Amino acid sequence: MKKLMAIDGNSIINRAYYGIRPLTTRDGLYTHAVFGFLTTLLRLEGEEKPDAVCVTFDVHAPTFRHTADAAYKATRKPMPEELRMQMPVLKDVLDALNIPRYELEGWEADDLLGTISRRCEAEGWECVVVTGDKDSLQLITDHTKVKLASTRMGQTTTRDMTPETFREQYGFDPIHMIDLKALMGDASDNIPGVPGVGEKTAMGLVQMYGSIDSLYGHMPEIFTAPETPARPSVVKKLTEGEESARHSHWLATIVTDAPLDFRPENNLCQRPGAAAYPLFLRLEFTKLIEKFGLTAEEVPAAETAHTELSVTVEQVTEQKRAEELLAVWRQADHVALLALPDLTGVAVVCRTGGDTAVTAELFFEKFQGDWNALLRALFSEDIKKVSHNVKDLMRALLENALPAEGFIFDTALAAYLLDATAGSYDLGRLVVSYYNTELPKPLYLEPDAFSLLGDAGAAEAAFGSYAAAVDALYGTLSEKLKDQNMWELFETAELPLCRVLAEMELAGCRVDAGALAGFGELLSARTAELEQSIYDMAGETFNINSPKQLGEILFGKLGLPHGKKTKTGWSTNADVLEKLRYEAPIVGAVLEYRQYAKLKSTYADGLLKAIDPDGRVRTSFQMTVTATGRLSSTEPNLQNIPTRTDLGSEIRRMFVPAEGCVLVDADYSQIELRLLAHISGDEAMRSAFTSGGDIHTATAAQVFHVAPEDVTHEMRRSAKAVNFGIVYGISAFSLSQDIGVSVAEAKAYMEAYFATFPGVRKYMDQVVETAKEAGYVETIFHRRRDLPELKSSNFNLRSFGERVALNMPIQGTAADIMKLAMVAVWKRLRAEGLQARLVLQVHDELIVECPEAEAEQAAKLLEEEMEHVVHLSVPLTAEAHWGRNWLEAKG
DNA sequence: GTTATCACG
DNA sequence: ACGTACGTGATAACA
Repeated sequence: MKKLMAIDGNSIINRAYYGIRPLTTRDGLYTHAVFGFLTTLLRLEGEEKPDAVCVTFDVHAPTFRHTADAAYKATRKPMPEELRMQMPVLKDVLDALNIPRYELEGWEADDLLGTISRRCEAEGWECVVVTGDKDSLQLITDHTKVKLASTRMGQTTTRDMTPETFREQYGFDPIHMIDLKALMGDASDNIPGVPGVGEKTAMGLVQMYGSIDSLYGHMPEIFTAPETPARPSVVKKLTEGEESARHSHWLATIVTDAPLDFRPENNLCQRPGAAAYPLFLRLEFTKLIEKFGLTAEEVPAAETAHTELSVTVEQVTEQKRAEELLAVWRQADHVALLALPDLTGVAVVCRTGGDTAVTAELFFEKFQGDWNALLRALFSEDIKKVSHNVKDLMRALLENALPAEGFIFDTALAAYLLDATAGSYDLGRLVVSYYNTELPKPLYLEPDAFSLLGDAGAAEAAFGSYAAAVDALYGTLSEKLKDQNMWELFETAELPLCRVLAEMELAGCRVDAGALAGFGELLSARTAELEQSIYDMAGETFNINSPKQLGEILFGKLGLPHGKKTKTGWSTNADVLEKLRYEAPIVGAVLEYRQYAKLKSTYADGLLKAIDPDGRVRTSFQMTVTATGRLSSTEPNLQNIPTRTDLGSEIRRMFVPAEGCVLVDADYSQIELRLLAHISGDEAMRSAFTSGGDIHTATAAQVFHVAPEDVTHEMRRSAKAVNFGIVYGISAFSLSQDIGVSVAEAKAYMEAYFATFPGVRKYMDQVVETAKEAGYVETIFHRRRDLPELKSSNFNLRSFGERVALNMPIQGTAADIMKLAMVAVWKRLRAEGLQARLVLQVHDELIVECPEAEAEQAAKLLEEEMEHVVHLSVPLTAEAHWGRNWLEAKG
């Protein structure tokens, strides 16, 4: 039996719209609803494997089927603008994919689906109706099933409703959905039902009598039926409401014979049309291109090439020719360059007047000359180079004792500044999103070969084209950076930071492997003991690391009160367990076990695995990851080494300097709060900083109207929590959770806070308002974060956008300042001829390794540069200490 | 590959 | 009435 899948277009795109966070293309077209629809479509096709697919749409016209009800559907909210603009896009996409769509003026999607399903049945087809609308359940028959979509946690899931599953859930046949609605009514569809009869009563009646015909036929017996849901009052309502019930029945019945030109065999699945590929490119649905099996061959050439990215490639093998080229490159304004990660190949594009680009490819294996000398010349100051992921290239160069000078642009960094939330900046993606075209597909795949391109699967054949793309992007992106006021940030912070970070990564940080291994042993011994005692208390063995199994033991077997939360079960996180600590001794043991297990697996074992043969650990600092402008650290992450507990801090004792050296650690004091004071301009908060002293105590004194010396621990703790909360975009609920008071009390704290610092509240209101107008927020150095969420009609998403709007300028400005400080420190360490070198950055903290004799000078230098890199209306303070390990150096 | 948890600022 | 703080990355379990 052949199968047709009919999708309720309006219903499914609606779910996609509300379920997915907003996405726009580079030119500002919202696309997330269409994207979500297509993802769902793919999944459904995979599940059902239908022979034919079609989609229906509502067309709301002035005249409706139910003209008698003037207000029909009037209660429904209008479609949000960001969704409305996606409807024509979806229709274009469906047309391009050769998926038929049906709409008929004045007919609801339900009616079309009803008509389609009955036609299918009439022609011996099976039909699958996909919708989120429960009304359609009345269509279920032996040959028609409904896949009912629901959105949970941002995921659209569907449940198959067949006659059997329906009966199981409702206790009557699908067709009686109509009768149910006839009795209970439906406000959103303006179906009156029987006044006074609600869901409960209606369900009972339908389960007992089926249709309303049968119900009214049995009216006399209703009093006497033993288990009747009809109390006397209900019988009265039913009698009086009979006319309304019959009218409602008519209203609730989905039409199955709409005048629709439809035959199932006209909807057979077909290959996507030629228009699909360019359309998907324009919508930036790169991932979906593959999943829908679209290929470039289907694109008429004229539609893609907006920018000439094809180049003439010259393979350079002779020393003499290389020298000629080097001379040309020195004269050029700039060259665009890519290098293989191991520096055994480079591609260099140079435009010498006009549009003619000459791309040279040079490979170590084929080069008849001094390869090292070539690289030294190429990477010296006098050839101005544009590349992609400059920091990684610099690290490779420095590793090989080569120069790493003359870099004037980084296309990855620029693309990141222009859209910090894009997620990925590999060249292929940038070319798609900026030029609506694709780079040549690699001819063979070699893992890691092109990691410098941010794209693991590229190939020699594509090398030249990738370099040409870098050249083209340089023009496009540098213009945009200037337009958006970010050129200075790029030139003074991001680009010079590449060199600083490359050196830091290369330097790494010495770790005492012996001591770390010893600490690991201690941790294993302790976890083993705890494991045994947990098994004893549980009365069985299980995997303590499995939240699922742990939950079963604690909340199932031992019957502890399950706190709350979850997605897949009961939460067993530290917050929940902490509250249960005194309910059963096993809880404390589990908490302790977790602490040890974490230290062991992530830090002791994890760090040991990452130690290089020379005893040092080398992280990678990521410059294009965070939405706020911070760095991140990976493999290993050295920005989350424990510090909050005594036991965890022990890990820091294992970070040690080279022989004869010390570690100097300098951190900004309260940089984010100082920035809040500066940015908001709140006088009271500014004076709290200018007068010195502890800021949380000062805040508490002001908020609670007491002298600073009368501030209690409790008052300071609350003030601190509010201070932090403000920076994150607080709510009274979360604050109450955090400091363990009632929501009302938390609210009172916040009110007192805002009364004390009226400028802060003003800032909070104003930044959100400005962001809504502009569609983005920015730091004082103009680093930008786009915020499409602010325009969302989804409450949660919009609220999230508002919190981000509050937080990003503060966190982001702190990040900008630290980046500028790092560049300044690096320059001054060089200028003063010190051996001291930067080794780590942890957001508001810098760590330098230097000979003991330089410690004092380095500490002073760090403090000075960090404090004076920028001048604000509040002082910035940094404090440096040094010691024989990281823990000691924290001071 | 996703989820839960927990480490950091 | 909503659901509940911003920004990260690593690990182990489980599908």
